Amino acid sequence: MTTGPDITRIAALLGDAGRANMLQALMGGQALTAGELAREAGVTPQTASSHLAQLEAGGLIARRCQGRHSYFALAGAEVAEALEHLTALAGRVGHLRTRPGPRDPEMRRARVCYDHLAGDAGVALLDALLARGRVEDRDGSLLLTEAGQAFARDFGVVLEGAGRRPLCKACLDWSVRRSHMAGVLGAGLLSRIYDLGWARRVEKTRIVRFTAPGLHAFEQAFGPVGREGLSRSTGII
Amino acid sequence: MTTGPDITRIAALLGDAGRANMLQALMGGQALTAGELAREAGVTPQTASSHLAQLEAGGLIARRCQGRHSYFALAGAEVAEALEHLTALAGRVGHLRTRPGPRDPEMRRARVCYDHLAGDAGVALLDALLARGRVEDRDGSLLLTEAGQAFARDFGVVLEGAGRRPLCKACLDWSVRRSHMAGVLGAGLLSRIYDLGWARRVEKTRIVRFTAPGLHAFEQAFGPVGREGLSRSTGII
DNA sequence: TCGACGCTTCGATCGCGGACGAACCTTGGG
DNA sequence: CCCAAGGTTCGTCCGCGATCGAAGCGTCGA
Repeated sequence: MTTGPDITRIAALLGDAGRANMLQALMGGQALTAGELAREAGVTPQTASSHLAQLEAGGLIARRCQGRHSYFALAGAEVAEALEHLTALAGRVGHLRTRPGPRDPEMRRARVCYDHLAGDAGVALLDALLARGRVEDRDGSLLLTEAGQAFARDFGVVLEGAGRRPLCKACLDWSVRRSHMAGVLGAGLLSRIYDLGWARRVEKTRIVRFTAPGLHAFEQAFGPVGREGLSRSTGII
Repeated sequence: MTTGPDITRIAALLGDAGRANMLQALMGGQALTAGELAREAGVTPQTASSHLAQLEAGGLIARRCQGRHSYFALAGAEVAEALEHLTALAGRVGHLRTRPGPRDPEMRRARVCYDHLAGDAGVALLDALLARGRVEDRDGSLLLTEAGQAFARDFGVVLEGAGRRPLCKACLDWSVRRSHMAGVLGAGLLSRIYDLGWARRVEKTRIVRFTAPGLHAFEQAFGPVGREGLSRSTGII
């Protein structure tokens, strides 16, 4: 009789081609939606949903619901490491990743996500707020600091009368695959960006188009758009 | 879209309880007969024969026929290492066996990992080698120093004729969740520990039981067993 | 030479789980 | 308010593989 942890559950999870393909796709580190993973595995959404539920129950992946999307990511670095190890044992190398995302570069750059800014600009926004201590990451949930409250007031964002809606909320960006700022603060900031004339919505689309001086002012206030953000070191996906 | 290595095949092999038990039994490093493995897995000889044929075809075990017996052993150290790694992941995500068993504490203290020492003692061994400069950590891979070569020679470990197998290798310990010493040096050290009478294998298990003077000598040579190791300050997990 | 033993092969059974169609729920956008 | 789309649940089908009985094959000991 052997002792120690039971590898059969995990191995059985990895032993199905569909699930293995999904995990390989997640090896890139990006969070992917259920639909994308279904396409990656070559199965229907129903089947993928079943597989993903099993992987989540098995502790190999983490789910994050975002609107009508379910984003999935590997549960941690140990999982990726073990996958690499198994891959090495299998004797071959090379993994394939999907590179999903909007085809429209403008959409990637800056768009509206319900009522707040998304895309490169939205991610840069949250990066800057985190880097300057206006928002803190408390175990995955965002917290508005006193400095952040002062900043919001100066910027012209009204935070009062929010009701039950959270002030700060991390929203997973579907093009950058990292978090941007949602919640009351996110909505208020975008509203002010409109008001200041930095940017405006493109009709019939979700695209947010910055004016040249507006983009300059935005980058002065928050940071460069479309680069490797500062929040890489934070726990925020 | 799956062009990568076939981890599915190997994982599926590990995903069956019978086969997994057989492999765990083989983690002791000794070759076992088909009948012994059948008893270990709790299946009939016919079923075991089928499983063993699959494991052999999958390259995880090697068969050696002697008379009317078929002896099986793990195909190599890398198989044992991958198994240990998977076990560590299983322990991390909480897939514990339903019955821990009374031998569990002894297994955690000192056991065999294929051909080298694992558990508290194995981790302490690597800690001591690192602390005394006999082994160095070069970006996660271990390097035997000249002082280490001298030490190995004095201790009676033969390092020559190793073939392609690495001299030093870090192997993730599933019970301590830190690395212990594998590779030619790890195997040679355990061999010498046996020869010196410091410890011996408990029959039919992976447990390594130290004698009282043997444990004292080991701790003199390498460091205390079962405490916070010395390598906390090093990069090795 | 014979029987016992160890292992393997063959054949049949059967249960688990992967697959998908259909329906349902929620969300986002107009 | 309505519609479209993403995701999940439910129910069903079906194929793979684990399992074991029975038989076959080689080896060992008397």
